[in-house]
Amino acid sequence: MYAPIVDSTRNRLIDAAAQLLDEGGPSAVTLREVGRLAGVSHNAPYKHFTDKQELLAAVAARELTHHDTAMQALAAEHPPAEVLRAMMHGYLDWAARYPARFKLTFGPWSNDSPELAAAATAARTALIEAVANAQRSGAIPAGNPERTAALLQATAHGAADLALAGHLSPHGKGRATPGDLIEDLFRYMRSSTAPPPAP
Amino acid sequence: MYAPIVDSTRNRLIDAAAQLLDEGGPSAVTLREVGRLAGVSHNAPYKHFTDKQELLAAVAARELTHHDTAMQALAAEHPPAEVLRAMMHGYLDWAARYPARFKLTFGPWSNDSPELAAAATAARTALIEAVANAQRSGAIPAGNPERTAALLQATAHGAADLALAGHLSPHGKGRATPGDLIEDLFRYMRSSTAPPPAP
DNA sequence: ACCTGAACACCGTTCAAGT
DNA sequence: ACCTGAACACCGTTCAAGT
Repeated sequence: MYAPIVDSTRNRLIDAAAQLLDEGGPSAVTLREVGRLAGVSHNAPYKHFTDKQELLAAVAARELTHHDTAMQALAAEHPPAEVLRAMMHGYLDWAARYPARFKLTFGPWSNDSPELAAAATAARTALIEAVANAQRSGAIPAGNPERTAALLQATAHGAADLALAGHLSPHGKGRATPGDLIEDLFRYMRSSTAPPPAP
Repeated sequence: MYAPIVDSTRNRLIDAAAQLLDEGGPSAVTLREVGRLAGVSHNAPYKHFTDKQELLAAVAARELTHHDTAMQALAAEHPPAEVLRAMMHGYLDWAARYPARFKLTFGPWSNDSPELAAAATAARTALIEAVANAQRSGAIPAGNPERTAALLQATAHGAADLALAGHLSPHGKGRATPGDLIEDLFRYMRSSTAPPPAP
């Protein structure tokens, strides 16, 4: 009845890498320490991943899948017209709480790892669905949902990344949090009278 | 009549680091190779930077300053109502042409390097000025220029970063380039009837 | 003040060997 | 099939020494 725990060493290695990433940032993730933390030798990882990059890509894929699952769960917790906004703020929370994982997810591995590419596609599809639902509920105007989803994600992603880098003016009267920027975008979209991007 | 070339070894080290970054990505930037390329020993860098991070922060600061200068030059090349758009597309071009430098600029060094923080503030100030000018010219509606500048940069930044990571659906009918997303945002802003963010 | 060469601890990766 | 320990080339950083 339970799915068999296949290749649990592989999962322990991914766990260890994620833990080191959280605790000490990217430079703390060494294959030797990953092995130590997982209770295997310093090069046992090579039996499960061809190299360090592939392990990091697996961490990124798992992280993105988890995030995607969490975002989809929001659909059951919020009224239809609010789900999309909740997802956007969930994106910002993810970045703020796990900056190293967030950065890793959008690192240079994307093209090389089919696992991560699949997770990215799944997350994108879920966001597009949420956009389409928001359009049907009237929360945002109609328009090509894929393109609107891309605009929303780009703004959330950029606001989160700039905030992490400290490039989002952090004080003074112009102070804007990532959440403020997302709300501004929603406000512009809701009140727009222009023809939306063609499907 | 010429400004004296102060500390030219330091500048050669920064040049070498930037060149290695362009050619081979972050992992190609080693202090030993930087020294070799600059014609000094493998640890001469330590006489100019306390450690590798500080050298990278100097590269980032120089890069951001160059980008800022290029953006400000656009003010003379475009009609006032077009300067802001040109700057946004300039931001996207920068990221697409020099991905490694772009990523480095928004890395984890920001808080530690006063030089980089100053460059970031200068770039932000220039963008805010461009936004205020665009508002005066009627290209975009009035509103708190700092907050509008942050929204624009967040969208450009996020679109550029997602594109580099391959997370911006790259084919199909929903295909949207970073430039498309910026144009969509401008369209929403121009046609907005909502009260803009309060000053 | 700036640079050098040797040295140290560490890392990714490979390899021969074990079960 | 999975894991181990030794080994190799490389890296960041430190240090004693030179000009």
